[in-house]
Formats: sequence, C-alpha cells, structure tokens
Amino acid sequence: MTDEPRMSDEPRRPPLPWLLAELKEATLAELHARLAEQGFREIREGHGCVFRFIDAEGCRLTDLAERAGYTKQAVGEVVVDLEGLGYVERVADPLDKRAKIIRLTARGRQAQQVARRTFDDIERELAERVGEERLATVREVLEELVVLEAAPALPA
Amino acid sequence: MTDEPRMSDEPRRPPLPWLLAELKEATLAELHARLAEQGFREIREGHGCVFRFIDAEGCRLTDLAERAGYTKQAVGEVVVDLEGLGYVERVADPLDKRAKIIRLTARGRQAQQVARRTFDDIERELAERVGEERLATVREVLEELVVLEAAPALPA
DNA sequence: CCATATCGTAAGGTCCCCTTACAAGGTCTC
DNA sequence: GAGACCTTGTAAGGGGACCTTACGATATGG
Repeated sequence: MTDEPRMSDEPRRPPLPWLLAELKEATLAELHARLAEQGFREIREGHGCVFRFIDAEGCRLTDLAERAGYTKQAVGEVVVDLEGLGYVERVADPLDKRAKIIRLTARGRQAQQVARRTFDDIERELAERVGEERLATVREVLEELVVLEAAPALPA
Repeated sequence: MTDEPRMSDEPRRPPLPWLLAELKEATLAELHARLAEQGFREIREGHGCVFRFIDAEGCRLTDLAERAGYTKQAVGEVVVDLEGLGYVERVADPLDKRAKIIRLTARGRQAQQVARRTFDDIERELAERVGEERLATVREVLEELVVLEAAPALPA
C-alpha cells in the first residue's frame, strides 16, 4: 500500500464534503435548469421534499414531514407554496377532520415525472463522462454509507 | 449491458444529489462533532471558507472571497465572526491602506490543523467501511466531475 | 490631476430550515 | 360520556448561509 503521510508541500486535496457538495449543487442546478426549460421555472430545490415523498393517492403533511426528515412547519410552508403555484392541492380528509390530504395536481404529476426523468438523464450523462462502472461504484458506495449513517440504533 | 428501463413498481432509487447531500451532511456533522470534542465548539460550517482558503502568511478578504467563490460580504461576515471568537486577526496592510491582512491566530492554526487531520481521519474510516479502492474511486470520480463542471469556458 | 478600478463595509433581502406554542379534532380509560 | 391525553396542522419568530445594491476610502494609470 502506498501510504505516504502526505508531504506538507504538496497541495492539499479537496475535502470530501466539499466535493460532495459541489457535485450535488451542479447536478441540482442542472435539474432545475432543465425543469425551467420545460416550463417549470418556479420549482425550487426546497420543493423537492414534496415531489420526492408524496404518494400517488396523496398523503398527509405529517407523513411528508416524517419521510423527508423535516418538521411539519417546514414542509407545510413548501406545500402552501406549491399550492399557490398549482402543483398541489389540499382536500379535507373525510376520515379525520384535523387532517388534510395533499395531492399532486395534473401539473404536479407532470413536473414530478419530468423531474424523475431528468434525474435519470443527468446520471446517465455523468456515467458517459466517467464510465458506467465507476459511476455505479459511486452510487453503491454512497448508498451503503448513507444507509449505515441513517441506522444509528438497532431496533429493539 | 443490463439495461432494463426500470419497472414502474420497483422502488425508485434515491436521487444522486440527495445521496451526495446526505453523505456531505453526515461527514460534516462528524467533523464538527469531533472539533467540538476537542474544544472548538464555536466553529460552524460557514467558517470553512476561511480555514480552507486562507494562506499561512494571511491574505486579503478579496482573495478569500475569490477562492471560495463567495461574495466579499459573505466572507467578511465570517471573518468578523471568527475574529470575535479569536481564530483570526486583521492587521492593516502596510502596502495598501484600503486593505487588511487576515491571519489565523495561534488558536486558529490549531483549529485548522485539527480540522484537516479530522477530515483525513473520517475519510480513512469511510474507506475501512466500504473498501479503500472503492472510496478512492468515489473521490476520483467526484474530482473529475467537479473540475469539469468548474471549467465551463475554455480560457482564450 | 482626474478618471477609473479596487478594498472593504453597510443595509437589506432570500432561501431553507428550526423552536416554541397552540387550537381543533381524535382516542382511550374509567 | 367525561376527562386525560395524543395527534393534526398552523402561527410566530429566529438563525445560518448566502446574495444584491450602494458607498466611502484608497490606489493606479493616463
């Protein structure tokens, strides 16, 4: 193993979190640029927690918040915003008068579909640039590490 | 090549930007946790643009801002903050009365050193978990993509 | 000497997320 | 059923990390 302790005159390599953040920013910027091109100019990064986690028949704010790992207030604001933009609608839950069912509108579903396709497109293009296998390794490693990180305590 | 267009009933894989963001958050949280353990509790993520880019003899705000890719105002606020915390000091530039030289204090250098070591520690631990080669691939691919992304136009 | 560029700062705004607090509606127990 | 107790969503406020616009003070180059 080449285990040189790093000479102090050689340039430091970029911190891993910075690399991760940069690529995240780049890919996300690309996503939103392409969404904008296709008519979804008002969609911002923060809206993702709804588009990503909402289910097809709709669900409650509490569910979205839990899946996204955010507070209900945070997601609530996003939902209000998306409702104003016409991507989402809220209807009273017939089974629970406290709750409201949040559902994608037709336009919302369209946006979701375009976003998903675009994510795949972007990832495919990255694979073309660095090699399919290598990018596959990146995804695998990330998934492993993120899942591990997300399981801090074993269920009793 | 296994090129199945993804059955609509199989669960969607997590978006790449999300994986990147998650691992970034996890590693950065780990960094700050370890910094806190070692007495650098006040250091926050936003301070990184100074610790990362300042040079040993100190430099000007403008330099920091350019290296970090932020505005002078943004970095200026960080510098004020770090000065208040005793990690940085500002001295008048003898060669230019407009400018001030920003330098790490002894404590600042100590923090920088600990942070750098900790970045390396964390990365080494990740490598132990997923395999040295695989993590090396991750870093290589990230560096390639980030560098490519950062060079949008060829210099004339 | 004067136009112009650069150094840092001031003031205010945006985005994305959090905490604390609460009213309205469910649920469970006796 | 009548409380006690949990949920559901909202209101109000705050913080961190950035940005834009604008400026006063110094440097630089005709």
